[in-house]
Parts: sequence; C-alpha cells; structure tokens
Amino acid sequence: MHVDMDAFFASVEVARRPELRGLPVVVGDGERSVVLAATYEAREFGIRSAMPVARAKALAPGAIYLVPDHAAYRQVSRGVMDILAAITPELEQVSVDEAFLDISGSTRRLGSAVEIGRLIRSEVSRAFGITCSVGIARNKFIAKLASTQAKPDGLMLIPDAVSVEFLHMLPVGALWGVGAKTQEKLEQWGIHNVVELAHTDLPALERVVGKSAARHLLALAWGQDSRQVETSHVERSIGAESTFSRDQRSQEELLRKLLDLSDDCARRLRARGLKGKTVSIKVRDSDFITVNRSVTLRSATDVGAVIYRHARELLTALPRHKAVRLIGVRVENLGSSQSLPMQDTLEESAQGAVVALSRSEQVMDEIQAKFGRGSIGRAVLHSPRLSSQDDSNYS
DNA sequence: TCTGGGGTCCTTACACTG
DNA sequence: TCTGCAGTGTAAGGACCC
Repeated sequence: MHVDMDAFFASVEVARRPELRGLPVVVGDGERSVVLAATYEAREFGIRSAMPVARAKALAPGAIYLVPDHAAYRQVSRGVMDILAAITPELEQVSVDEAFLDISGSTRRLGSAVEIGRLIRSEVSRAFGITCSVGIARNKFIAKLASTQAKPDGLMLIPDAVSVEFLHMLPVGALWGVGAKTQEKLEQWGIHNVVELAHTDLPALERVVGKSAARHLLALAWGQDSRQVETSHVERSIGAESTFSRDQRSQEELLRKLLDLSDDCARRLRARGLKGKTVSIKVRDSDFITVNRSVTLRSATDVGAVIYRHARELLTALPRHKAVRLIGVRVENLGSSQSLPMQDTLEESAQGAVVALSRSEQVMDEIQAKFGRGSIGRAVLHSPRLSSQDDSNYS
C-alpha cells in the first residue's frame, strides 16, 4: 500500500486557516524560490510544484502565497506516520508526505486491504483535517501508480490480473526513473508509452538509457518490482545548501555562508552519531552552471571547523569569473561515530586542535539543545570580517 | 519565466595495484 | 621490463525523486 498526502504543505496551511478553504493557495519561499505545494484550486491556473514562484505569480497574481512552515509540516507528518505505524510496523517512510506499508500481516486484524485504506484515510482526515490518497497493489511501483491515479482524496486498488494492462495504458514518463531527460531520449527513439517500452528489446534499450536503467525500466514496464518495504534506512550523505537572495561576488560572504553550512552539516552529523570521510562543495553561478568539487579525508569527521577548512580549500581552488548564485556543502562516505577514529590528521592531533574544536562544538550542541538554536553561535558569523587565511577565526 | 533544498544512484574517467 | 587486464577507489557530472 502507498499512502500519499494530497498537496501536503498547502493542505496543512488550509487546515489551520479555514478561511483559505476553496482558495488558490501556494506554498513557496519568496522571489527566487520554487513552488513547494499548491492547492488544487491553484493548479487550475497551471501552477505546479517545482515551478518558480515568479512564474506562478505571473499565472495567478491573485493567489495566496505563503512562506513555508516546515516545523508545522514535520509535526503533522509525524502524526500521520503514527497513524500508519498503528496499522503495521512494516512501514517505510519515503518522504515527509508519503509512505509504503506492507499490510499482508494486518488484514486478519483490520479487514481487507481496501478497508484498511479507508481506515487510514478517515483517521488522517479526522486527526489533521487533510486528505490523502491510497494505492494498493502487488508491489511498491504499482501501488505508487495507483495512489497517483487516485489523487486527490481517493483510493485505488489494482488487482494483479489487470496490473500489466493498466501499466500499458500509461505514458513512459509514468515509470519510476523516467524524468524529463530520459523521456526525451526515449521519445527520440519512438518510445512514447509504457507498452512500447515493454516491447523494446534489452540491447536496444541499453543503447538509449544505459545498462542499469534499461533492465530496471524493462522490469517495471512488465509490472515487476521486487523491492521490499524497508523499515530502516542508512543515510549516505548529509548536506546543506543555500541560494543567495542576490548573486554574490564577495569572497568574504561566500566563506561566511560556507562556514554556516559546514556547521549545519556537522551539527546534524553529531545529532545522528555519524561522521563522514568525504567533503564536497557545490557552486552554482549566475548562469546556472553548477560545479561540484570533493575531497576524501584520511579519517572521518563530524567537526564543523574541519569540514569548513576542506570546503574552503575546494572553493578557493576554483577559478571563478561569475557571481555565485548558490553554494552548498555535503558530507559523504558516512559511518557511525563509534566505529571511526577521532583525529583528523596526525599533525592536528598532536596540537590537540581538532579535539578541542570537536569538544567546543559538542558544548554548543548542548547549549543549543537547552536554550535554543539562537542562544549561542560562532562570533565570526556575527562579525563584519572573516579572514580567508586565519584559522583562529573558526571559533 | 528563470529555475529550492533535501537526498540517492548511475556513468564515466582516471589512477593505482596485483 | 613491458603490456594487458581486472578490480577498486576517487572525483565529477548528471538524472532523478519528493
């Protein structure tokens, strides 16, 4: 079973502000952002999620535009997931607003799959005043297609016997893993629908989309998906990125943001008991050209100052002519803190520098946990100058 | 029109090792 | 000593998902 909230962020806003009901409501973060969610009334104007807010405003200047309140959405999300967890522990949360459930062990206790789907929909609506759609099928992929077809505020069961027939009515873009680029490539080869893809032979498909994707797509096109509902998942990377309100040329400001993002990554790593070995940065310029640079360290870290130092080296090594639109930091190659050694390099360990930095950041975590995120921070992020050379400015 | 931020996975190229 | 090859790790880019 696949459960998917309808226009989730927008629905949460409408539920807590009933005067918005029936109106075109768009959740999006300001001029340089994109639409995160839009009510079905807003979609009638052609507004879609991921569309630039500026474009949405051109389409529907009279719609209501709201700044997202992620804390509120997370809270509702947790409540919805609690409802689902009461149905079965075989629950896989895919994102803030959707989940897969393996309900094969729940039908004796709670009734048929359709009855369970109805129960979930009524519980979610009763508890939070929002709607969700439910898809039921023999595997995850078809269940997800079913919930999409059921939207909004619906339920669809696709019996085994008709699942391939159902699949073969859909455009190729309905397949998991076929986005705009792959769809365009497939269409160049005359493959527009799932049924056409299903009857393409593997070697030909491999030439179009590559080996791995070809096998994957061909299986999906015949309704085959052996993925299980995974109740736990291992994080592979943790990152943070930010788009400037105006394209940035000042190295000072870029480094300041880089430090802030490095700290954010480090704090989240520590909160999860993780360390990472690879630090990567992402820089997008005013022409929307994006480059990534990464470096693998000798040992893993969860220290913001260490992440920042490597990120800064990567950034300063970059030849740059254009102003910067977006900058990001990501830490990859993650492992548990317990299983990974402590120091960054022998040299630094000898100085005790990294140990001291690590400890001071842990103390900051503790103070922030007690008194709030704004209660303590790096002085350098609040001072007018940030040297690009002097490491003493970490603190 | 002017394109977010959180991620995952795949492909390609290249260096290195046995 | 040289060459080819397979396997592995790293780096960079790209596509895709929500």
